[in-house]
Amino acid sequence: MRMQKRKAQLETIYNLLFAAFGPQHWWEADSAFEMEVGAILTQNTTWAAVEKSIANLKGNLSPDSLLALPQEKLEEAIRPSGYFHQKAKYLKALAAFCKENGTNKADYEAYSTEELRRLWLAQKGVGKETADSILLYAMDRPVFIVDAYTRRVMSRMFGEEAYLSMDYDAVANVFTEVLPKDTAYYGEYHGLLVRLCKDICLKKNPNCENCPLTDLCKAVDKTAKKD
DNA sequence: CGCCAGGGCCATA
DNA sequence: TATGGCCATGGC
Repeated sequence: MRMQKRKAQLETIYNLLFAAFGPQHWWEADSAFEMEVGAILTQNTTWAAVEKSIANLKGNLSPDSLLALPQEKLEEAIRPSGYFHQKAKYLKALAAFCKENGTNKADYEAYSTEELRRLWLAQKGVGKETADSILLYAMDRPVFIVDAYTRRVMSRMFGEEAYLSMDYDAVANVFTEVLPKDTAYYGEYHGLLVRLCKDICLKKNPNCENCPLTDLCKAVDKTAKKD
């Protein structure tokens, strides 16, 4: 069956990446709120820049502290991660939202994953990737994060440029339809895909020649031919 | 100097 | 629903 084949392919990719890179300890933060703040700050920005902003915010990483912080001070703190006017507003909104509804996963146990995703998506500055990052890493929900790296690797692995422009949820479904809904597995998978791109597949061109991913792609192809 | 990074909002058609 | 302009700093 086609689903079985895809499942085998995706598991092969995971296994090879894990064997090559090991656990990625992706997104370790001191608190859920810090993680949520980071999810906003990292939009279209490098993580190194986000770390500077987070460091500047240390001591104010709670909803109350952030709300009490003057807008100018907040903007100055997050300046390194770009779009600081927008993101400062988003962070204020985030702080207000968390003050009202809670910060930790325990505060949201009454919601189904679908309900919780809609709730976060309704917040200003929270799109699908940001929402899923929060759901997966802060709320412990089994959603699959689709970012530029995910699309790039999928395009490279399966030779379909469609992954670069495909609807977000459609890409996520490629994974979640066949893989067990396992939060830790999804989190590790995402971390491995990013690691792969950062370490090796730095070129945006999904058809790059002499790509070190060639061996990995062959292994996936071999798995595909088994049935 | 130009490109781009762990996106999302909003206006427009 | 699908593009396009816009946001902004920092690393290379």
